[in-house]
Amino acid sequence: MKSDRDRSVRLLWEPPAEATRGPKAALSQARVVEAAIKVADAEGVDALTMRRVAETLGNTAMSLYRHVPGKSELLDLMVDAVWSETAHTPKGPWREGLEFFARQMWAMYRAHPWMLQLTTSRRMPGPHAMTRQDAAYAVVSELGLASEEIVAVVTAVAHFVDGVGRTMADRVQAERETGVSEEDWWNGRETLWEHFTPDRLPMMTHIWNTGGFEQPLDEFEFGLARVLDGLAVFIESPERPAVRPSTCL
Amino acid sequence: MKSDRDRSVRLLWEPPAEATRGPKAALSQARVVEAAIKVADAEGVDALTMRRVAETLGNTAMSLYRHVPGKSELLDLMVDAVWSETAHTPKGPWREGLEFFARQMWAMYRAHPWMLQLTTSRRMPGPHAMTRQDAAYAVVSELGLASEEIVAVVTAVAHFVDGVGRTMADRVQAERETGVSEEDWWNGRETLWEHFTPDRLPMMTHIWNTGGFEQPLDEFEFGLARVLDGLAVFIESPERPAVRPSTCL
DNA sequence: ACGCTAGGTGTACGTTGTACACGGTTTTAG
DNA sequence: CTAAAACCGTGTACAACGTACACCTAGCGT
Repeated sequence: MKSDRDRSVRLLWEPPAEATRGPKAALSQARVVEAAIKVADAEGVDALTMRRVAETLGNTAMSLYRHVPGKSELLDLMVDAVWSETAHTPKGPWREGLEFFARQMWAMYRAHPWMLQLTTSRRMPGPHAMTRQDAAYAVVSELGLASEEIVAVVTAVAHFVDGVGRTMADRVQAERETGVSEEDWWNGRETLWEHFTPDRLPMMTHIWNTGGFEQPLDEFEFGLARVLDGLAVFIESPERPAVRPSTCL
Repeated sequence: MKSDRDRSVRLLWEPPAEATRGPKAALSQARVVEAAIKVADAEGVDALTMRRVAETLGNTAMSLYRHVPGKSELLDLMVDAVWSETAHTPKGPWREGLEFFARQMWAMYRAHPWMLQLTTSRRMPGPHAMTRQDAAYAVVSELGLASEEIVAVVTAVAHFVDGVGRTMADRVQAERETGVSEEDWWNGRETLWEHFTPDRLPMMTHIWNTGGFEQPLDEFEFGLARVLDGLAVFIESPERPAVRPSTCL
């Protein structure tokens, strides 16, 4: 599971040279990545083992290593391959542009919930992910914001979508693993509900009794509207409130 | 790794009975949980193996199973133990109350970054987590919001903090695993920067050149202020905008 | 025709959670 | 006071994981 990161950079940013000698390859890097994505979509990231990917291709685990240096690099390639599926964020008024950026990200997380578990801080960014990020900055580039403010605005939206996405991804994964829907599962936790008494948890029982948990508002839609409203307050205010630079990295 | 969830409920919500017979126990559930939290704090959740926890206690892996049914339940107990460390959210004006809620959550994530990897959708909630949640709802309970709106407001804040927290936790984990600071690591990726040319990534190179990446704004402070501003727009508007109920849960 | 190169296989190792059988220790029942 | 019952901790063992290594085979360049 160690990884030579410079090798990952080459893998992602430079087109792979193709062999001239040797037997015709049944596999290829693209086919391995494609198969891995299919496995992750269908069975989750926990089921994404080298043996399982090889099996879907009709080969053995070790055959993959001819096309991909290791699992870590395979994950890098999967992430960038998924980013390449999404179109770039169009220019336009900032609010529509950011909303498109958020919805696109959300759609991607819904299609590939495992992405949230793979996009960790030091995963090597590939060209498609970076192009998309660049387009997002461009959307808010003409508002007269300082450079750090441009970054902060886009980051704020991304963090919100990440947060909602993570919750959604956990639910999807749990439903697949257990075969029980979220609602059914919680309904079956009777031994838990016994402890939900009004004296211990007054608000929760009140919300429960008034149906607040039965028809929840759409978490993504509600939150996105609020975040964009908040950014509008910031962007459109004549003198922008100061935010101190990061002290905690 | 299977788990009988009713057993988890009992474990979390009912005080453990103590043995009357047998040799005096060197270990106890509380000691095991405490040791596990220490390991996770110091070495991350990946290093949290039964063998490692037992080692810090001077015992063997299997000894833990006398006090905890399995690893999954140990994680349940760790999560609720950490929630028990944080005070309850005080009542007060909604904005101050929610800000406190967010800051408290943020402080907890900074102290125990592994919590973000453990608080998945079906982890059994313990009494401390629920009490805290209840207090958060109470903060926005007197604004005349509908039940679903109360839930949505608190959830929106939580999602944002989750998103920032996840990024932060990934960074902390990577720094510990590699022993290299975030900044040093990215500075060392010269083979990556070679691909950052103005024709491919115009905005990113521009932001880079104008120093936008060097002194980033505090992601948590900036985003929290925007989210609360956005919620203020919602809460204080005379006729609140409609949000359609969730279709995707 | 020969050899180099690349594709794919089989075996093996260390690490994980934990099932199972065992031996030692303390309290309680007869 | 003795024997049984209950409990604590250990040692061994297994399946699944990523992947190092040695190996065989197919096809192009000379």
